[in-house]
Amino acid sequence: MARPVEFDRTLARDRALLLFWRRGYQAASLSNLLAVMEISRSSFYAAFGDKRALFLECLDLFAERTLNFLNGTLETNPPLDGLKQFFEIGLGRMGDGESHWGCLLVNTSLEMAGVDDALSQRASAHLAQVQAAFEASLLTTGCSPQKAADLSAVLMLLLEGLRVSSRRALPPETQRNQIHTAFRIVDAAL
Amino acid sequence: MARPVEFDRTLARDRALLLFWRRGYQAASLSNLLAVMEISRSSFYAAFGDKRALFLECLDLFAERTLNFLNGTLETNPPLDGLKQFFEIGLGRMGDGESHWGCLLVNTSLEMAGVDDALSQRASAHLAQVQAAFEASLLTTGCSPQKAADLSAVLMLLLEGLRVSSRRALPPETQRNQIHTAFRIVDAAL
DNA sequence: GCAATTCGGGACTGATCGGTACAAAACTAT
DNA sequence: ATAGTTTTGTACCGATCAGTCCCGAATTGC
Repeated sequence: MARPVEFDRTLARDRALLLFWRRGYQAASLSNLLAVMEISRSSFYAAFGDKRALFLECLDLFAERTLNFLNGTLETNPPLDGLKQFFEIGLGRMGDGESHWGCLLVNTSLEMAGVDDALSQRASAHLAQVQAAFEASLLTTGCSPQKAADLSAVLMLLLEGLRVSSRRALPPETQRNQIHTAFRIVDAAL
Repeated sequence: MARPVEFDRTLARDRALLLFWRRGYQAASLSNLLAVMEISRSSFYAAFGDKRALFLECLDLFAERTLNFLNGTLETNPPLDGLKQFFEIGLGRMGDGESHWGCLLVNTSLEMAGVDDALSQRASAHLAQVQAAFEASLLTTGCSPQKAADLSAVLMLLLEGLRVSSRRALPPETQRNQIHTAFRIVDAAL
């Protein structure tokens, strides 16, 4: 017995996620958010609490999607092929959005360190989960636990480096070469 | 025939650099800057132009010092030892400042991408110079130009990853292990 | 049609942002 | 001492920040 909401909460949240991903937390002003989400101020606060709460929601969602994608490729491919596919997301055609925004987890972990440590550490914790997935996958190759731990740590370094490269908008060809070389030497170390 | 300046420009600038390094460009407000620099608003604008100009100055200075340090270690050590030393800066004792602020070039390249692309690209260009120094150093080991180019690109990935790890405040021991493992497999690839 | 209820647009809040203006203070050259 | 010059402290500026409030509009159950 009341007026129904006029916007799609999920759609609005996804649009906010893209803006946060592209501009970062601080530079995504409330006006910017309302514009891309196409909702009014009141609806925003009613549906999402406040800017920080929405960001947390987006951050967790991004992490969840990232882990889902990673686990998907790891399930349907040999471990190293799956990892390589995961590394290759986001280096698509230049200027098509998303492809040069890096990784929201890496971006946030850096941007909010020393500014809002809770946010930074949450992003960092999500990254640790990704690394744990790397490690679990390496273990299935039959290598020693020690080697799996060491290599997954290095893979995380490489991933972070790649996501930095992506946000620096290095040419996709350059990034592809980086991945190729990196996996060649990681392969040799396995 | 005039009143002399009462502050040390170099000292004030260095203090600003530390704040930018720790908090990033956007989160370092003018009030914050004036406080740590211990100068007044008027002196600030008279001596540095504006916030952005000061930041640019700090960014370039940071890059210069980074390259100087890198070239120093490369001159007085075998190439791979010199590189390893360079990778190890900033993972000192936890909580002693600087050691978990990552790298201003990496931080800026990410933070300002899509917000102030000129700043982001300038930081990125400085990083490219660092990579060029890597490549030049590798060439002195007598490896092929192709291999030097490929490996220096991967070394840059690893460096960026390490500086992310540093800002994520991963334990120094973890970072030390990452460096050790990374150089072991890079060594094998050379 | 009407009452109940919820939604949404926009005015408003106080705080803070980066930057400017100006006058008093401080120093030097004479 | 005084005139002349520059620095410095501070009041002020408009813009924007995140967040609140309220009322008209819209939609429902009856």
